[in-house]
Amino acid sequence: MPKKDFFEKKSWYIKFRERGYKITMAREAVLNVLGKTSKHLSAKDVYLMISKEYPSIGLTTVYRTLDILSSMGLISKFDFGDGHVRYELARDLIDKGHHHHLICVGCNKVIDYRDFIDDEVELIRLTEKGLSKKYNFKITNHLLQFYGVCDKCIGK
Amino acid sequence: MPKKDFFEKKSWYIKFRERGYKITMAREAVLNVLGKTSKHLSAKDVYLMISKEYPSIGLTTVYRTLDILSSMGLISKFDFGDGHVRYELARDLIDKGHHHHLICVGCNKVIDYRDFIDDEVELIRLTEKGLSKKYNFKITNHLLQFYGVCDKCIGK
DNA sequence: ATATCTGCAAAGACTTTGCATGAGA
DNA sequence: TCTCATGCAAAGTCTTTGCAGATAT
Repeated sequence: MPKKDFFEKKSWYIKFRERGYKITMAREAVLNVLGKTSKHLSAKDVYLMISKEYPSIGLTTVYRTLDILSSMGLISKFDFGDGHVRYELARDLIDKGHHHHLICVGCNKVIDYRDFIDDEVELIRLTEKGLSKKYNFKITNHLLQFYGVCDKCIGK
Repeated sequence: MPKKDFFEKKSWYIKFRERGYKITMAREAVLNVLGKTSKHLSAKDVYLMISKEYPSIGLTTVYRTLDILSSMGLISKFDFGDGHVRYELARDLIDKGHHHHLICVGCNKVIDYRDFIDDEVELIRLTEKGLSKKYNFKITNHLLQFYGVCDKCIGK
């Protein structure tokens, strides 16, 4: 399902109701913020963005909402090891963003590389399919990271 | 360089001295602990294991030591998104453990899968080589994770 | 009506920092 | 000696929990 339709048809209303969750302004706001960007946002990022139009929201609610959305598979959870859990709207494989990073353990610099990923994408699609079947998972996203020391940090 | 030799020849003494770091009992203990296991250990894990033989060590020192070792590329840093940064002795690609996980965002269960990785290993080796050259990184490790919702969590 | 949701404050967990003492080179 | 390392305590972050009032259905 394309991302656009997801919001236009409010299909998440149904998924919420199926589970007995209520439709609230806070929850809609969190989904809207994540729907408007392609970046990986931390809970605080989301909170700050929502605060502009909805100043009364609490950080607690953002955390709780992200938790719910994540366990429903509507959003994906990432961790780059910088101490912030990050979130992103889940996408179907067809238009999914790929998360392929090169990370320096010296300075925590993250390079979001786009080279070499053509073969990776194909392989990941196959692996995803296999894992999904074997372990009975509904896979929503993936993350491939290489860790190392960058040129600036090699000379300490 | 095989893992065994790394310790037998104390080659890290040299690397430490090159950078002006001192050789201390705490640092040796951290490397020994990581060298004895193939698990991903958190700072606290390392601290507890060292405490048995060296009760006076402080958690602070463990954190600082892990930081140094990581920025030198002697150990690798991982994050599974459970709130603990984990560490492991860095290994050369040839005998390196692969870190391929399937993670449930509902209950944080981590499945360390071994299926499907033959092709992945080959591809990763190539990508690592390419990235290393293009971005001038000394790559020490990698992480491939699939995120989703497991069968138990799908029913909420 | 009533079960869920929210925001605040407080607690919890992991990690970092300041500083005086102690140890390696 | 003299610099770097250590341990303790305190502070800093991010995240979770308890609870009374507010909201959605």
